[in-house]
Amino acid sequence: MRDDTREQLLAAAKQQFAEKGFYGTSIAQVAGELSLTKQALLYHFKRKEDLYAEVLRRISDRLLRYVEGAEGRSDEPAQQLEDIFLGLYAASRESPMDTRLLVRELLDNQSRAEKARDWYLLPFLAEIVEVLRRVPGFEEVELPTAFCMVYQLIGSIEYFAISDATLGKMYDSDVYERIRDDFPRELRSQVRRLLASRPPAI
Amino acid sequence: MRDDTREQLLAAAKQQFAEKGFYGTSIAQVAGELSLTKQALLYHFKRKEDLYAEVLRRISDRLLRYVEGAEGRSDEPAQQLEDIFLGLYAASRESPMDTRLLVRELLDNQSRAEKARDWYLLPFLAEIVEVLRRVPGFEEVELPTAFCMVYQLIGSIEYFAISDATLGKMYDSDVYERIRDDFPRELRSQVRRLLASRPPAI
DNA sequence: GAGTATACTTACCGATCGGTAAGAATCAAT
DNA sequence: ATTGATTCTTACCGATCGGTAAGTATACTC
Repeated sequence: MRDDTREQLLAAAKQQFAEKGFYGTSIAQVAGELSLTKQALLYHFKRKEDLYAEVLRRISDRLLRYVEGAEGRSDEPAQQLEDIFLGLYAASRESPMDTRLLVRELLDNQSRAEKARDWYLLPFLAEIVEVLRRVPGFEEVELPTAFCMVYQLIGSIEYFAISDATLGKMYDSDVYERIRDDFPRELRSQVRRLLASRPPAI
Repeated sequence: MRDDTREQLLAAAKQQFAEKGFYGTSIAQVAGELSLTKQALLYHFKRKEDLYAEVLRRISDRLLRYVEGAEGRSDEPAQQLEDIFLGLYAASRESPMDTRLLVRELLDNQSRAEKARDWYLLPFLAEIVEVLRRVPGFEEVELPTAFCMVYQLIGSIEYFAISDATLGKMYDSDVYERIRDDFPRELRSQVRRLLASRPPAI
């Protein structure tokens, strides 16, 4: 059962890292979740950093594969974009811990290590920007501008995702349910307004 | 010079909390920045939590005062909204540490303390939502929907703000400068597209 | 059935954490 | 000159941190 324990450790670590961050997470606690000692964990992952890196790598892999999959679902770049963003929202709701972790990494990576790890979202982002620039009317949009358009949408999604718990506590549950229902609809509107802002020259 | 040391401690603490989070920050290190021992810090702030709370309180105060100020600069709600969001972006560029800290709090507050502190952004958010609902054509928009509209814009701004350091490392400085220049322009476009989506019934 | 990885455990390390207690330096008011 | 805050210091506490070293139980191989 070599991989079994490893997988469980990774799952527990993801939860902890997402909830309390790299510094706030102790490997002893992670191992404790499986009723193991921290040395058992250190057997599978030599250092805390290694564990963290592996957790992160898996998430970013999954994200990239996801976007590539969304691209295949339609031929129209405009439709692809809508799929990507809506799907991204769905994914963030499905596994909110992933989003929390990625945002934490965005905040931490500069201070925790100077090793300037290549950023998990870079290929992911570049891919989406390219899709946008295939939309009729957007072919000539310059790269920094296209980047901003995409990044604003990503920001909307990720920020809402990490706000979930807090918003849930702040508003009555019925109000918050309405908010959660409205969000994807408003997100779709935002995407469509953007795409409609440059009418394709036919 | 009672307040002097206190202020300096708060400034140093803000920096550290923003960079490394609550857990990653040690009070000894904060005090060390002023060449003091941690007990000097503990004299001014009985507990680490108190220091953190005070830092947070000041930032959220400043934010709320800022929005109220932006409202006064115009009579047109549509113009007020644009001022608020563009100003929010400017503020996040001016003191990026504040934004980082607030996002960290968004991620941490549920796990670090169950005491469900009243959320710093709530009055701030409510204020902006009300401004939106004063815009001609938006008076009848239901609250959850208006909330989503506002929150998407806030998310765009804050997420970009915390990405600053990472993006700066990922892209060549000239590319990134163009991105930074384009962002507020695209942000304004986003606001205007939103406001134009419900033409006022005249 | 002896040898050998595998997957753990106990024992221990130095460093650092937040926090308490008690004392010392500074300064103002009496 | 004495008292009494104010503002720090040194000394110390128990707990926990990530990590090393060495031993052990299990299970598979030859």
